[in-house]
Amino acid sequence: MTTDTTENETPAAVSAEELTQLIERVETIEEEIKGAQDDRKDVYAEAKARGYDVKAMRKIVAIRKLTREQFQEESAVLETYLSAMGLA
Amino acid sequence: MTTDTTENETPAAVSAEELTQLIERVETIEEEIKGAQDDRKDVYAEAKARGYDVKAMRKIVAIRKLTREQFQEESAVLETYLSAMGLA
Amino acid sequence: MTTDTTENETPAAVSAEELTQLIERVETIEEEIKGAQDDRKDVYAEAKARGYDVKAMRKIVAIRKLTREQFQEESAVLETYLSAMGLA
Amino acid sequence: MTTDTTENETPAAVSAEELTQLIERVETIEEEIKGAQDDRKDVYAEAKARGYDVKAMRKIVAIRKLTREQFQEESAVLETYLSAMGLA
DNA sequence: ACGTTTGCGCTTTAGC
DNA sequence: GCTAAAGCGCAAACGT
Repeated sequence: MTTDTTENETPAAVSAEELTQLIERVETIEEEIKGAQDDRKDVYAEAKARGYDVKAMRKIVAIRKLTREQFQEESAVLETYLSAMGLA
Repeated sequence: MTTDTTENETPAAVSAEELTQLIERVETIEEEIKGAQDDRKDVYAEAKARGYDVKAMRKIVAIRKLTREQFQEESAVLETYLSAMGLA
Repeated sequence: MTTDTTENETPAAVSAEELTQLIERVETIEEEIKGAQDDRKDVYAEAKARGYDVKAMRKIVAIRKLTREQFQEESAVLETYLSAMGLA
Repeated sequence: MTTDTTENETPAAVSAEELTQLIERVETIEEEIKGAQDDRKDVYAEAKARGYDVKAMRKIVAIRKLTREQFQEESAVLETYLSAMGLA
């Protein structure tokens, strides 16, 4: 009986082909990450060229992120309450 | 004329609208990054579920990354040499 | 009893003397670091004075460093494999 | 009779042997740096084991460093004055 | 002197 | 829960 979180497990049937596929998927994703990071860099560079204070902008982004997380915190509490009341 | 890398500069004319646009672009990009990081996590979870050794996989990814970086550096040093020889 | 990783813990018995000793040890080490960084700078300056291309040199150092890191990773992945095979 | 800090320049007489020497000197220095960084890490680990707040310690080190730099600033100004007065 | 590039430390997150 | 690593921002260093 598998109380497995993900899928089913087929331990030692290690296929070199399948492994390669998985690794390449990871690498593709990491390229995406790198690309997006560069995009962000470009946006900041553009902002700077337009005369904005990049350092201040970074702070704004950080603050808004914290704010969003706070709301999430709140809704998590809400969910807990709803769940405790059998209304989840 | 200032050697400007990007575009033209309009320092203190800070438009709240424009600033908001820029910030939101950054935030959208950061969502992409977060999403891609989650995707990577999922791939590793899937690999684990199929019986692969995740720790080893991570190391393989790291090795291949180092290899790529090394090629990058080698190309760069070659360029440097060519440039130094006036063959740029 | 707290699951302590290192040694024994004596939290709030902060001795100003002991603290000072520790801080000074850190500072001494940081002086060493600074000194070594300056030495490196001097070597590059000397190389430049002798007509070598410093930029290229830096890249060569970087490449060799990546190579060493790659060996490290390769050894690590090998260990992982051996360990997985019960041959650790 | 050269009171030259760096020596004299012999541009294109690039010797592979000499270049290797220089690069190895850099690498030796970088090992020293790495070693010292590890030492510092150890001191902080030791401090933590004795119940000190590492984060706070780092701040203290940073503050003391800034203070020292300020004094250096001052003595630099002093030197400038002395120099201006022909007393250097 | 300036802008760009590289290194350093902090913080946060992921893995064990 | 603690340790280790990645991502991020800051600051110094370098070349232009």
